[in-house]
Amino acid sequence: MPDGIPGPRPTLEAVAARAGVSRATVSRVVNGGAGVRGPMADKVRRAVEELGYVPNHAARTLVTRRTGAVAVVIAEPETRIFSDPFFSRQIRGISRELTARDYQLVLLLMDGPEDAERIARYLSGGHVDGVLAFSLHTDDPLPEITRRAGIPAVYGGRPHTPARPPGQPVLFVDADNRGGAQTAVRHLLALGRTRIAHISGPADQTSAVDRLLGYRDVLPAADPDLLERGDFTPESGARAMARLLERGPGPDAVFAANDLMASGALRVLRERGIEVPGRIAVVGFDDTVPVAEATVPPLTTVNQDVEGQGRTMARLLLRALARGGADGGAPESVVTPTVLVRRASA
Amino acid sequence: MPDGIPGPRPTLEAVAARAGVSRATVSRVVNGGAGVRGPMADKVRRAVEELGYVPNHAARTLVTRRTGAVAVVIAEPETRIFSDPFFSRQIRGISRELTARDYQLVLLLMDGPEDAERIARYLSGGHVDGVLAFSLHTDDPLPEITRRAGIPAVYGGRPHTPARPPGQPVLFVDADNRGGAQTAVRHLLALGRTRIAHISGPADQTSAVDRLLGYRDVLPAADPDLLERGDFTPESGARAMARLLERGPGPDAVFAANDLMASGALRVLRERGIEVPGRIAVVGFDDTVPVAEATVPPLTTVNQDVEGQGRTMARLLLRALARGGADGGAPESVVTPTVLVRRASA
DNA sequence: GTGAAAGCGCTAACAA
DNA sequence: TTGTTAGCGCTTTCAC
Repeated sequence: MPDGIPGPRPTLEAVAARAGVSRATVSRVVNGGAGVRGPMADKVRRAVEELGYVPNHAARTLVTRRTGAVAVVIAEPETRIFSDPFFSRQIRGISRELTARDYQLVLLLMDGPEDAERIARYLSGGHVDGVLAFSLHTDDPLPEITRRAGIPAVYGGRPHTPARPPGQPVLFVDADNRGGAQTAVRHLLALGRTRIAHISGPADQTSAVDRLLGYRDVLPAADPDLLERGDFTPESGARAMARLLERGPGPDAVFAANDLMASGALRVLRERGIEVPGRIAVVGFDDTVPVAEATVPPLTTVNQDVEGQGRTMARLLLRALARGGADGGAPESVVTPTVLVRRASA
Repeated sequence: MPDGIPGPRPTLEAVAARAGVSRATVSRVVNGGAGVRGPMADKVRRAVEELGYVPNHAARTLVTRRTGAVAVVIAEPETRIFSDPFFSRQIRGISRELTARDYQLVLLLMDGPEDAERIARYLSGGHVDGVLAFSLHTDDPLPEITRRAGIPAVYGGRPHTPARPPGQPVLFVDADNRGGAQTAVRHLLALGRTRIAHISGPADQTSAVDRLLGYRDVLPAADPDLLERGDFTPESGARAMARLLERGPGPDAVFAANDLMASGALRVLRERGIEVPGRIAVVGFDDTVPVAEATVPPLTTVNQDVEGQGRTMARLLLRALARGGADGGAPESVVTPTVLVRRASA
């Protein structure tokens, strides 16, 4: 590797000349070497090595019509992505899996609904082979976009499905939100709590809905006064907690639909000198470690394997992409298990 | 837009046929329309619209040798990226800027030094026009990689420069870590504190080094017993705080090099019943909102405009890329201001 | 101002 | 098994 100016990169042609074979043979070797005799393949590989040959991706894509890239679309109206390590971890999982299969990750942040058109244009542009997407809201245009563009997609979190498209089902990977919520509430019950409140998340996110359902599964007859709605931010959690305290016989336990809201609730409890978990026990959801460990007392919460979910999403998508060869059955959506992490707040 | 099967996408050829002009003319119109008469350009634009034509990126890249993509490389040995909203926000800034200029963001997570080779191969492969990178450690191979690949790069955070390459200087965007640290310590001084400790970060990160320098600028004669080193994790902050307390006359204030370590320190202080800020005042760095607001008491800390830094990085890189046209002067590194955010811990 | 033609680097029939 | 050949869809001289 002469360290000087990068210079024009060698082409297949150059490698072929150096190895004394045809371009086609070099191409075969570079792409796995199927059907090329050993010694000849070795000659080619040596030439590749000596010249420092790297295939031109654009040229390859032009003829194969596959880009070797996957788009990760994150749609979020401001708040969450700012403060939530959630995405970082999920993306790490995705990245690991894509890298292992030599796919590239193109990150697309969708700033608002008006941004959807740009995303649609990009996805329709054939720049990527597939799409991984997060945080769908009820009216999210993305499923429709990918369907029209005929590009395979896997969603992080169960999408709303007002009308299931007739073709193939929507693929997703989701935590067992409902089961996790049940676990959380049962834990509180086992602690002897009798007035267990719930601070739920935005009604347009299925994760929030499912957690609420889990709460109701265990406590179908809960006092409606014990239910408050937040928006997944600490502030909303604090406000919800304040409202809960102002009403008649307050709760002796709170299950918040995420850790951020739980942290807000804990702050209010502290400010009012209410002992946790003595008088009121608190459980969160997500196990956002830096938050759950920073609260006072440290937060008992429901853990989900976020990185694993990311990996699973990528795996599902790649399998769907590979199904030109139609090997194996159609990929199916996955629901990943949750587990209660006991700290000190409940 | 006939909603049916996506079908083969229209090409320049198809648009040309429809508009009754040559491919060359369509190409000109699509690329800005310079040198094409109005009416003819309109005809072309109509045909583009009607056919839903989107240029094939691979074909374009093949001939122009520009990809319209920028790689964002994040190298982190595990811990930080998991728990730090820092990256999310910086990436958001980058994404905003790139999107505005129609560049794509390719995310590359570098898992370890052994991963460097893969990254090097990718960057040398001409898949991207430029590189944005973070979190360089002393022995980071990336600057060398980009230099050899002859690909423009901008770093987030001042890189170590053991030997400045002779060619163009290394471009970076960094917060004023030293100045911010000075501000933090002076604030503590103004509060009447006399034994101000510092919990510093890893010696191989320039941000940690600079913050330590800022501390020393203001307190050149500080008791060496007041200095502890952590690794930017909450646990290390807790351990450092414990050690500080065990030694002779403890501190009456602590400046931690980041919020995570500050939160660890606060936890220890709480456990030992030491009043904050009454007996010991605490200041962090970064203004990682979910952490700084979740601690008890809420953390006074030094804020840096992370998203702005991201935007600036992208802007710098794009300017460097545009300098084929050599318009304007060479881009220069940028140091962004910091500001103290007072909460309750100091 | 517009069109014709060459070619970017690669893969995939098809022949040999 | 290997080589020859024909494009993939686009930009860009170069004539007109």
